[in-house]
Order: sequence, then structure tokens, then C-alpha cells
Amino acid sequence: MSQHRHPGAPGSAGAVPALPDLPEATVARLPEYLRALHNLADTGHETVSSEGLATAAGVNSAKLRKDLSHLGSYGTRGVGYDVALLIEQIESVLGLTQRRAVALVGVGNLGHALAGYDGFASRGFRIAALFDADPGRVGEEINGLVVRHVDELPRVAAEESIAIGVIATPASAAQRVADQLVEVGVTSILNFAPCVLSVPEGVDVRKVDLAIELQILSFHEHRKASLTALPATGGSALTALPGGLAATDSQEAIGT
Amino acid sequence: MSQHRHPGAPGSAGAVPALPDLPEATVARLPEYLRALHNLADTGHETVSSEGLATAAGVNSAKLRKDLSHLGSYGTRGVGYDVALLIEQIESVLGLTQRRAVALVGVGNLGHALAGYDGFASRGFRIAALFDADPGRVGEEINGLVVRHVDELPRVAAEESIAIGVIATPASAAQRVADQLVEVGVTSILNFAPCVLSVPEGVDVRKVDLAIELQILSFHEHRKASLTALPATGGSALTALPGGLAATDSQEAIGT
DNA sequence: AGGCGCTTGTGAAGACGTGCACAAATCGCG
DNA sequence: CGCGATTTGTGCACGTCTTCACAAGCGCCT
Repeated sequence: MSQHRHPGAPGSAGAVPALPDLPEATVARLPEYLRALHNLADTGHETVSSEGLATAAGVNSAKLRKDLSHLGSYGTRGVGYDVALLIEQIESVLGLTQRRAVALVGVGNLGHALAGYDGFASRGFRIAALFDADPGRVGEEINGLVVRHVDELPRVAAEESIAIGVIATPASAAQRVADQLVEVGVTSILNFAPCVLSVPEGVDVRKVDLAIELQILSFHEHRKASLTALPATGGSALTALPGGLAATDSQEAIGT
Repeated sequence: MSQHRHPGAPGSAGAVPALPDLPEATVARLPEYLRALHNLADTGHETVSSEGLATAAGVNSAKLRKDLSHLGSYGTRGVGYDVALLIEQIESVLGLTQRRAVALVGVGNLGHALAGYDGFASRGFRIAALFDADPGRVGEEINGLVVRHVDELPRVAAEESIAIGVIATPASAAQRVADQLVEVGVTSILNFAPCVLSVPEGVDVRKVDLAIELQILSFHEHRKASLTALPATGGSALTALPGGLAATDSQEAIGT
């Protein structure tokens, strides 16, 4: 990712709570911890051990401790972590104390679903505006929001102080939309279009490509299939776990 | 990810083309190369250099060459790679020579969109069946497919020989659905529900969580905002790239 | 007060992934 | 045929991430 280097700068010790330049891999896992913590809080837990939280988040406990240690020491030895405090800390680090405004461009099949997805609202974001280039779609109301023409982006972006842009257009339109988003000052983009976006330095792009995920699964499926053809060491393919489900760490972050 | 170890096994040199146990990071990038290659093929290119393909795929050319070298030597020095041949090789490695059948469970907001997403069909997959637990949704027709009750999964899975399951249910239902998928023999799952799935060894799970992606972007947004508060070294925050867009490698894989 | 069990935080080692830089190979041209 | 231009494939060094293992710290019970 882009290489912002936070230079020593020990002078600015003030309101800003350090910003300790977390490893990217850690950042990618924090949201998962946060989700698990909210679950724990909802079920009445006040504290949780690294082991417990790690299991809930699907990672190794050593990794979790190291991740959290980067934020500072918010655990108590012999006891664990205070759930409420940890939630607060992680939300603070992720910048979720303010509810960021999201603009969604492209209200087709996928965009429609995203516009109606309540997981955004419940996890710190506010879909502030919907755009499409197709005049036939402009004016349509989705989930209480009216679809505007993409040309209105500059005006609306300023009014709503958009922080993040989501691109759910066809690939052919994505670069143009990205340019427009950058133009109006958006520096974070989530791209669902299957193409590479070219953006200026300082703008972060994350990409989600559903077909790619399936193709990665296909590879493993393919490999597993070719393995069963082997004589192999142990028993047959499905020794089927005794009790049924065994905890595995096969759950892997999609990011990084 | 799960630790299948391909043991030496030099005996089985037959129809199977080696299966060279690729690094996971490489596997995650192959689909991106494949997409770029198809673009190139469609625009009439017969060969492409590592530099050209790398740019099209948004990666470093050295990385691309190393990735491709893991598949074997399919390039010609001084010339580049044969586009058609490389497509063939990558599709073969990813197991895309057969069109895999996908079962989609959960036809809510997101599931609806996924069912209608044509990117699946065009990239090697066939949505073979739709399921939902809500009787109110059963019978609905989406994109030519009728939604069935999830209890019919065993029968349909056998009929259609489902290879991959996609979970687009609420988090509360996801584990149950995963269990059912595993039960009928599915060993690859793409999970859109915001929760950790527990599955037996040998089953691969990939997770896509839209809110997590936004939260990661939020972190960087937060950090960028706190950086502008610094006096800093050079000029002001936005020296704004001269021409406008500069190629960056900030495009980062969402996987791995 | 003291000791015991539990849990965090972290040093160190190893695995993994990345990128440079260059030798080896191929093509085209004179 | 030989030479130079071009591009691949890869050895090597570096940085990042993961995992182990354990000392340090905390609370509770006697």
C-alpha cells in the first residue's frame, strides 16, 4: 500500500493518541476482533481472555495478543481484556468514533444490494448518497435515498462530506468514476468492479472481486480432487472428524 | 489455510500436470492475471511482456514473473508470453477447465444480487441452485432459477454435483448452513455472513465481509487525516500529482 | 503476607513474501 | 553468421508476518 512514513515527530504529543503505525496485517484483523467483541458484549461478557477472543475471531491467540499489544496494554494479566474498553480502543484506532459518509456509485444489481445492506449502518458507516450514470435509474428511491446522476457528485460530496467512495459499476465505467471521486477529494475507494484502478498517491483502493474468490476456491477444490487420486498415507479421504466440527484456522483473512 | 501436504509422491506422473503446490499468495493473484489476459486477448494481443501484463494486473513485473515461473516456463525470452497459451495454463491450474456448479444459500438482499451477477457465469462458474430457509421466498424465480427450501439441499446437491457453496444468509444462520453444506459433501465455501465458521479439516472457507473492508479504509482515512495535522517535511498536503494520475502499486490484493 | 495459578506481553526464531539485479535465452537485422 | 536489443527466469538479500515459549504481572485463597 502507499508508503506514508510517519517521521519521528515526537513534538506533536497532544490530542492525537499516538497512532502507532500498525502493521497492515494487524489492521486487517482489527475489524474482526471488533465484531467478535461486540458479540461478547451483547451476550453479557465483561472480560475475555486472549484465548477466548482469538477463538471467537478465528485466529491464533498469540497473534491476537501481539496485534493488541500494538495498540498498547489494555489487558490485565491473570484476567484478560475488558470487553468494553477494548471495543472503545479499537474503534478509536480504526477511526470509527465518527460515522463516516459513504457514497455509492452504480446502482445496478450489486449496487442495489449494497444500498440496502444494513451491515454498513450498524458498523460505523452511513450511506449518504447513491449515484448512477443511467438517467433511467436516476430518481429511483432505494432504502430512503434517491439515486442521483453521477454529475451531481461534486455538489453532493461537498454537502455530505463524503469520506469513502464505493464503486459498483461495470468495469468499463469504473476508472472514470474513480477519477471523479478523486476529483472531489475522496481518498478511500472500495472497488467492486473487476478491473485495476489507477489513482494518485495517497488514495487508498481496496478491491473486492467475487469471481476471484470463487476461482481461488476452485484451485483448492481442484487440488483436493487430484489428491484423492493418490494412494496416500493414512485412512480414506473422509476420516470424518469424531465429534463433527473441529476448530481449524483455515478461516483466512481475505485481505492483507 | 489448511495444511494439505503434497508428499513427494513421484509415482503418480500421469494425466495430472504436476500440481506444483503454489504459494498461496501466488494463487490469489492468478485470477487477476487471468482477467487481464482475457482483456488482452479481446483487444487482439497475441503476446504480452511481463511488464505489460504486470501493469494490466496492477502488480510488480518481477512478482508476476516469479508467480508465472511457478507454473513452469511458458514465456519466450526476448518476446514475452503467448496470451492464449498462458490463459490456458492458468485456467488449467485453477481448475477452471470444468465449469463448477455453485449453490447459493440465502436469497436476501445480497443473495439476490449474487444470483443475478453475471460475472460468475462469465468466469467459469454456474449457479446451479438457490436456497432459502424462509418459506415466503421459496418458489420465487430469480434469473431463471427457482428458489428452493434449504431442506432440499441434499437431493439437489447430489443431482447437480455442487462443488462450491456460497453463504449469503444472516450471521445467525450461517453456521447451520455451513454444517449442512459440509454434510452434503461441499468442501469449498464462500461466506458473506459476518461471522467465523467452524468447519472440519479439509474444507476451505473464504470470507468476504463488506463492512470490514470499509473499516480498513476508515483506518487509513483516519491516519491520513491525523497526518495532515503535522508540520511535516516538504510542501503542503496535496502537492497534487503533476499530470494527474500516477501509476501506483497501492492496489492491493484483498486476499492473502 | 505469601504462594499459587492464570494470563498477558514480548524476545527470538523461523516461515513466507517481495523486489532487485543479472545471467541466460531468443529474435531480428545487417 | 554474428551482434545487439529485448525479455524471461532466478539467486539473493531484505522486510514482514507468524508462532513458540517464557518471564513478568495480577488476583485470589489460605
